[in-house]
Amino acid sequence: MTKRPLAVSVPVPRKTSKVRAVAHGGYPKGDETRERILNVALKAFGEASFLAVTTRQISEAASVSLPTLQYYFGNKEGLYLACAEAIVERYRRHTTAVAAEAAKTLSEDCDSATARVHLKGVIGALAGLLAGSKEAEHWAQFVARELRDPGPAFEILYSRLWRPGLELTARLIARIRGVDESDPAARIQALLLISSLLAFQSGRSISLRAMHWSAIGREELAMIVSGLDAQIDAISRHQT
Amino acid sequence: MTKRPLAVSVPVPRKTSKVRAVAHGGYPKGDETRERILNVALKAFGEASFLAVTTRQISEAASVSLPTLQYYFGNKEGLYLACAEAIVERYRRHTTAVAAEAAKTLSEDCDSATARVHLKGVIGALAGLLAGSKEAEHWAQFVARELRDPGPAFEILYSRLWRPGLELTARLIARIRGVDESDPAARIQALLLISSLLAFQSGRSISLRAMHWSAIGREELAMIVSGLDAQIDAISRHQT
DNA sequence: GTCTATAGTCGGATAGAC
DNA sequence: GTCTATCCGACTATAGAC
Repeated sequence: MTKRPLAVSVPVPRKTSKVRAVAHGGYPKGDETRERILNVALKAFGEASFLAVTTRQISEAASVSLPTLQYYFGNKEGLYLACAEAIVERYRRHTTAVAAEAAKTLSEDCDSATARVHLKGVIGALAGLLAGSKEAEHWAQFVARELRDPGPAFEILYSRLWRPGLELTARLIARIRGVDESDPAARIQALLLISSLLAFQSGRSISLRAMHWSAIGREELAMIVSGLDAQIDAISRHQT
Repeated sequence: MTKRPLAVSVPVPRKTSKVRAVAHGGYPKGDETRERILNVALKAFGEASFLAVTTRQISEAASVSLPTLQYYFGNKEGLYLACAEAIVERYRRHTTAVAAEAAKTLSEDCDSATARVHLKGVIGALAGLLAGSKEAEHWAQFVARELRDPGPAFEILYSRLWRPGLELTARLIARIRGVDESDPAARIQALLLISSLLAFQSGRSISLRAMHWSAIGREELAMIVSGLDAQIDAISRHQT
């Protein structure tokens, strides 16, 4: 904690003082404030774009003044980047288990059927995660928006979230189809598959409207996953 | 032409004068200017969001002054809406043929295989259109952005572009699977399919990067369509 | 129809006290 | 660490001349 030096080179917060004010529990006092601002920002930037969200909104919602925000994050962009980092971190925390298992299976040479099971597992886990919490929805929106209209956080999200995820998916698909990992068709399938999944995440509101759903509950999720599974099953049968 | 009364109720241009200045060819003089502004705006709003694009940029790129822009479109939002209308219109012009044919086939009761052929036709045509011209790319970006983060033009694009397209797709899929048109699973499949297609349109830049492509040419398009066809083939086999 | 000039607003960032 | 007060730039929109 309290490692405020962002991975940016521009306008970093001032105080580099090692000594921090300490509150009751023995943890640095400011960390609670910082955390609060960050969470508010994650929600705000999830719901609207970098431009649409104002620092005033965030500071108000976090019950701090504007300069406080600057104190912790340097400027608006710094805050935005911090959000991206946080999202990467939290995603990882939720997916490492399944991803690691899938990757391990890949390193041993498993057969097509096993790979398919793992792919379904990964996609299912992702769908569940994204459909699960309100926060995860914000993350998904943030990521989708940033990847579509590249902004300050593009590189972080692309290289540490999107590319690894796509890579893993592509490798699994290649294994399923029994082709080399570099096979372009496998990568295309991976893109199409992940893109499908995102229909109900980043494009949630429009999908809900189209389905006449009010929310994505257990039943709805099951139907979506079923559709995705069908796509995965199709992969093994499709030969260029 | 020259029907400037936008489908909006708010800040419509002033001059309601029936008499228009007439230039050499016998057409109203202002229409050329209006068209020029509109095309510049379509490009600009395709590349960046409503907020990110400034009226200054547009007026400058169109070689007119700011008030001219207001003269024709009332305000920034009016211009944005005019863009949305134009996009709907141009899309329609490019897709009516295939869509009408598919719809006609649907009204007669065709069999599953015929419906599948038509679905492939529709998706293929759409993919071709979107991959084809630079302009179509701008349209796709505009639409995708507006549907994801609903703004002033949401209703226009949703009701006149997205919903009809989804509806047609869902009906074709229902026919392929031999289920009722209201079947939710068919609608989900439709959403997943269209979402996949959009991976290479609204998400073009990121897809290109992932595929190590520099552009989507004939060869690349063929691979994408092949992948989409595989998904369509999967639909008929998938039974809930 | 198109322009120049300007009004009015808002948002990000800073100065400096406590 | 957190605040109040303020600056300054950028943007949309209007007034009014030609």
